[in-house]
Amino acid sequence: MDKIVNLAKRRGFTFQSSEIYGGLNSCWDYGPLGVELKRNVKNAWWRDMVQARDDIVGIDCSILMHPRVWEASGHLAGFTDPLIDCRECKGRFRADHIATAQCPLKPSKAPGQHDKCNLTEARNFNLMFKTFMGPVEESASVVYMRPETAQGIFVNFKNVQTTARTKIPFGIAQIGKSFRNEITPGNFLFRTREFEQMEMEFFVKPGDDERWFEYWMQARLEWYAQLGIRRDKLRLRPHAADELAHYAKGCADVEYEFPIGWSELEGIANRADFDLKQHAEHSGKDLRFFDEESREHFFPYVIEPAAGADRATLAFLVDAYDEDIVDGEARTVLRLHPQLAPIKAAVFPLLRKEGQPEKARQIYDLLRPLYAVDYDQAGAIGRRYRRQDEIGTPFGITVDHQTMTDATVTLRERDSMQQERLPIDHLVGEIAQRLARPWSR
RNA sequence: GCGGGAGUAGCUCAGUUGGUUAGAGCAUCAGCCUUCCAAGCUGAGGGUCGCGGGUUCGAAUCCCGUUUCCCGCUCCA
Repeated sequence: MDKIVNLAKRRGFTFQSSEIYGGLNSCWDYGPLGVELKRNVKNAWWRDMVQARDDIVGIDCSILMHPRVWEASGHLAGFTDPLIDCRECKGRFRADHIATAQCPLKPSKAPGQHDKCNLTEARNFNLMFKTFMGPVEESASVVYMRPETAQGIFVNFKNVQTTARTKIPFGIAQIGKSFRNEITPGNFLFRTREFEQMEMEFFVKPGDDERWFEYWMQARLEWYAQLGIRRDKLRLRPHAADELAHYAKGCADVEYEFPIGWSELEGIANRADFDLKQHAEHSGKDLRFFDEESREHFFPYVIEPAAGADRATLAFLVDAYDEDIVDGEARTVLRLHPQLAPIKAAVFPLLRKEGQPEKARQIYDLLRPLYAVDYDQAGAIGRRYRRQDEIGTPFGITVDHQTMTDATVTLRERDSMQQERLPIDHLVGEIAQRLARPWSR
């Protein structure tokens, strides 16, 4: 993991937030390469979730929502954990679990049950960020930063369903920032207090929910694999009944084996009709769906694949990291799926003479409107290939002496290190074709 | 939030019991040299030693506070 963080910092994938002021806990900024990578991840999600399907539409909701949304969703009540610390054994316990918890010093007893215990008062840890709407800081103007993007979808269910003229089963997808005051953030991008979610709520007929739950579990696992994550590093983990959230009827995580161990990339939850019912009740609006066939009104059930864009980006980065030994030298390569690579191709003049730099610039200008491309004339050619390997650029294009007479260039591939000669005229088509083909490590 | 460890250039580190303008390698930049897989040559830029106080004639070095990162615990919709 250290190597990843190091590379990310060194090559401008990520920086610590407000670094010149000493940094801000758990907050990270994406640099020039990181923003491309993350954008590619989000674009791939949107393309596969929305664009390529006829049963899912998109939405983009505001981060601030009416406070009553969070009453209805259960977050205002359920997002607060009263916690008790023991000053002696350093244990921390949820106040409502204290009777059944074990004291670390004396596991046969509950915390507080023997003379060594020195418990604090229960303190509330509200996981929602609170702020004020308008210039006056008074309780009437308190609003919350959303802790999940899902609620924006639920409260817009009727708006979307009627305007987009969708019929069940259908989904609404959203990518956006969420905020949670996690007690313990950490592990680089893995758990941050501000993070970006890629969520989709899929509304189905009650009774069809189990089938769709299975479908989305498999589909989401497959998504990561298609984008190049090694299958042996991916798994599905169904939640036990006692770890289910207050809204969930069933849940499974897509997990990736990070250097820190197996950790959640995405949760697929069967939220049943919890949310729509809650909002119908609290708002007084009828949020039921009318089914033309059966001529009946009902609350759809909801299957929710909820992914973390930052976690996904981290997983792609981690999984891509590779070190080859070539002639006794380590060669760092990011084996990113070409579609995710921040830079698709780099153009090099072999030598800085004979007009090679100018010719290379022309090719660079030709490709730039179409793809994120780079130009580099500094140092030996092998060194420039290595620089690009390290950030995952799939293609290198080299202009040489021969280019000046026959208008061909060398196309070099990151993965195979193979080189081939191509006419400049074929470059655009060739790159498009190679970016589109299936890829795996 | 608790306990432990750490913070010197972009990176990896050195810096002798506190003592002159804080060093190295790599990286970066400008040239040179090179006809396809890095680290040849010349030169340059870059650090108020995490931040803020204090002790001292003098602090990267000692003391206090604070912040960030890492590990463990706790928590995690």
